[in-house]
Formats: sequence, structure tokens, C-alpha cells
Amino acid sequence: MQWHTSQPEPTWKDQIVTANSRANNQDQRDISSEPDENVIVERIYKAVMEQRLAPKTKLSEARLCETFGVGRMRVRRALLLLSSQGIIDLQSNRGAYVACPDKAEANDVFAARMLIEPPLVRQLAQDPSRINLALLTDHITLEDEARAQNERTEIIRLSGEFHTKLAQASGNKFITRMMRELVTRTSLIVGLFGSSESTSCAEDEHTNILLAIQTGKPDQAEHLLISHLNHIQNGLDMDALQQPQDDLAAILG
Amino acid sequence: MQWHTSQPEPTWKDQIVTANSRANNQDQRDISSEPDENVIVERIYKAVMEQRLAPKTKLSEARLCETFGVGRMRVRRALLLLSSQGIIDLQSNRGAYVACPDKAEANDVFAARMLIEPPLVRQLAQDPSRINLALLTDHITLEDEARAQNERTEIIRLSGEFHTKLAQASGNKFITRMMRELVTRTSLIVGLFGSSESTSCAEDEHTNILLAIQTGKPDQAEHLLISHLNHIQNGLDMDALQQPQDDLAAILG
DNA sequence: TTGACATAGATTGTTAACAATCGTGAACTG
DNA sequence: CAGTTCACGATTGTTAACAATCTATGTCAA
Repeated sequence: MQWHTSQPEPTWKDQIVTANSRANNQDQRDISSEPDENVIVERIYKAVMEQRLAPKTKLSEARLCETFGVGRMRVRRALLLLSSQGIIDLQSNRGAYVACPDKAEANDVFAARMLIEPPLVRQLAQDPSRINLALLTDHITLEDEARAQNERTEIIRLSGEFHTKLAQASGNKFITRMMRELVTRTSLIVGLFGSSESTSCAEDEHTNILLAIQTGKPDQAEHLLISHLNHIQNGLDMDALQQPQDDLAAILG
Repeated sequence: MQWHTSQPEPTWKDQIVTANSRANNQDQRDISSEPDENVIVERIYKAVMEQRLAPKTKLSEARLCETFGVGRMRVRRALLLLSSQGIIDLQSNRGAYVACPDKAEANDVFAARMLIEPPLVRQLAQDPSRINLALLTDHITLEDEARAQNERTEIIRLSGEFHTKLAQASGNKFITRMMRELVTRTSLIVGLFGSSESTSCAEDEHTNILLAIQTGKPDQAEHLLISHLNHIQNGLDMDALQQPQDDLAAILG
């Protein structure tokens, strides 16, 4: 949890490896031992979502190659894709670093979410019979289980992915991609600026939002979601450790 | 304009080359003769926005290499980025093809725009003094000029980019990226399903939307935009040429 | 001791040759 | 003649060696 005291070269190899201990056994059409770049992207994405990969962590090509047992080409393709999603920062001749959102970017993320998510849940609640409700109810079940067993990383990831699944429930590919990107950024932001207990707030807020959607109450659903987003944002201390973009702070930590 | 009778290998080399006849002479920090992959991405993006590159057009690596005078690596990186933006479809061992949205995807695009853009313009009109209004007024000027001189490709591109600039005016990086992607897809969709005159509708609608924003009328701005989007969507004939995802139709054309 | 400078190591960027795959067309067979 | 098979050319995917860049260490002089 103490990202802030980031070492110059943290040992994140195990973190990524264990992330796959329980691979999602669906959508896995290719069982070949050689994972393609999508698998690499997915694993790093998951590690970021679970706040196991700290911002500014260097992802060197050589390390990734031996971690995933892949050639350099696959790694470079994966890094390019991750950078296009804003998950990592690709610096020319200097390597790839986990993205480190600054204050302005954090504001943009929340502003974008405030713009998109309220109309989204309103729309979901307006016609709950036409959306993929099972996706959401199943998710709440997973969240409850993780919370009951106190699995920290699972809780953090699922807490964020609830919002991605709201978009998924709409069945709209573009909304889903956008939300996924915003939620990923939010995870990085919460890891950077969040208080130690605010990393996985929203105990029953997700449940209440889903309930409002299920029972077809657009106004209530929208209101609950706005409160929820405000709650997350208010739990941040934006002046906490405003790190500069270069890696000076990482060395001085 | 007759995309529909697509040849197996159209000669699009000149189309891309001429696209750069008037390179945007800003944000061009590197004057080296070797364009990096971003330039390639930008040129192909522009060609798609101007509906000069038809859906399903094959973009072979070798051709792109000689077109841009670049090594294969740059081209492949550019293609990967374009595919991550959904502009092209990257098929394993078969090459890169300009994306060809189907009916379902078109519906998703308009649904997403209906969800995002109305709240966006409403927000812009709520506080017109805090946004980048010059960006929009300048754009309208460009649009009028292009229309006055009857420059077809310019009109088409600017007509789409107005919406991107609405997002840009908000100053939000994420909204901008999302809108850019949606607008690009819309351009492909209009080219595929649009009637011959509906490709550049919205003669003064953009002007009126901007006016409502400038004068601080959120309700009117939102209403005008919704009408505008409906107008675009209604100008399409979704059963026009519902092409299959594989390239059979291209051969049989 | 401190600073600049130079060199060595490590890391990333690039290139070219090689391997694998796909599409096409000719030849063959029923 | 229709359909299948096979082989060739073209295109994409991969690898490994090479080049360029950056980082860090160590030396030397002030």
C-alpha cells in the first residue's frame, strides 16, 4: 500500500505472475503456451486495476520478456497498446513507465465521468428489462464474496470494474471502452492521492445503485451515482504528493 | 464517391500523398525527413475523415512503406495504433483493412453520441466564458470558406471535426479522444450508408449550435444538437449495402 | 570535496534476413 | 466440365544481430 516510498526498481515480477494465478477461464480460445500481446496487456491492466503496479514503476522490456516468456516484439507491441490506452507512459529511448496522472488529469477524469456516467445509469434504469442485468447482479455477488473474505486486491479491482460493467450492461462497445479507460485512470489516481481507507470505499453504494436500476428508478439511480462519484473524489487529497512528471521523486523517496 | 463498387486493390497512394499537400504547420517539432508513426496515423486518419479511403481498402505494409518512405517497423506500429483506435481492422496473417462498420456498430456509435454529446453541449452553453470559444468560431469560419469554394473533401472533414472541436473546447482530454473516435466512425458510416447528398448535411446547423452556446442557452443548444444528430442518422439507409465482414463483397463488387 | 568529463554498461530503437501463412492459378482427376 | 490438389508467389509474422541513446560509475583537476 505504500506506493509513495517507491524504490527505483521495485520487484514487481511476482506481482504480475501471481496476478494470473486464477486466469479467467473464459474467452481463452488459444491454449498455446505462447501468450500473445493481448494477454500481456490484460495482465498489466489487471495489475494496475488492483493497485499492485505503482505509478512510475519502470517496465523494462527485458524484464517483461522473461516474465512472460515472450520475445521482445510481443512486449513492444503490448507496451504500444498500453500507452495508447494511457495506462503507461512511453518515453523515447528511456523506457516505459506506469502512468502517473497529475492533478489536472485527475480533474479531467472525474469531469468526464460526471458527464458520461449519470446519463448512462439513467438510461439503464429507464429500461432495465433490455439490459444485461445478470452481469451486474453477478458482479455484486463477487464483490460481496471478496469483501467477506477480505481479499484486498480483489476488492479494489472489483470496486472499479463495477463501473465498467455498468457500461457493459448497456451493450455499447464504445461506451464500454471509454468507461474502461476512465476507470483504469481512476484506479491510478486513487492509488496516488487516496487516503489509506478510501481505496475501496463504496461498501453498499454499488448495491443501492444496482437496486435503483433494477426497480426502474432513473432519478434515484442517477442521484446515487452522482453522490457515489462525489464521494470518491472527496476522499482524495489532491495536494498529497503532487509528483513531478520526471522520476526525481522516485529517487528521493 | 462510389465506394460501393470497391476494386480489390484501388490506387489510394495519391489520395494519401495529396492529403499532406497542406501539412498543418504547427505542433511539428521534428522537421526531420523521417516521419514517425504518428504522422502516418494522422495522414490515414485524415484520409478516412475526408472519405477518400474507402472501408475494406487493403493497406499493405509494402505499399505504405514506399508511400511514406519509412521502414516496415514504423508502418506496423502505425497500423497497430490505428487498429487500437478502430480505424482499421488488423487481421492476422491477412493484412490491414480500413474498418467497415456494420449496422449494429452504427447503432452503437449513434447511441454513444446521443449519450455523450447532449450533456456536453449543455455544459458548454452553461458557462461559455470558461471554454475555448475561439476554437469553435475559427472552425465555423473554415467551414464557411470551404463551403464557399466548394472543396468537397474539406467540407466533409470539417463537418465531422466540428464535433471533435466541441469536445476540444471543453478542454477535457478524455472527452476529446472519445469524440474523435466516434466522429471517425461516423465518417465511415456515412460513407457506407449515406445517400449521395447526405454526406455533408448540416449547412447552418453547426452555426446555430455554436450560437446557442455563445449566448449561453443550454436547453436550446442541447435541443439543436439532438436534432442535428437525428438529422444525420435519418439521412442514412441502413439496409443500403449491409456488407458482410469478410471481403467477399469486395470481390463480387 | 566537488565538479566536469569520459568511458563502460545497460537499455531501447532499427534494420535486414528468415520463417510461416495465405491467396492464386495451373495441373490433375473424376 | 466441375471439383480438388498442389505448388508458387506474395504478404505478413518473427527473430536476431546491429546501431543509437541514455545512465551510471570512475577519473582527474581545481
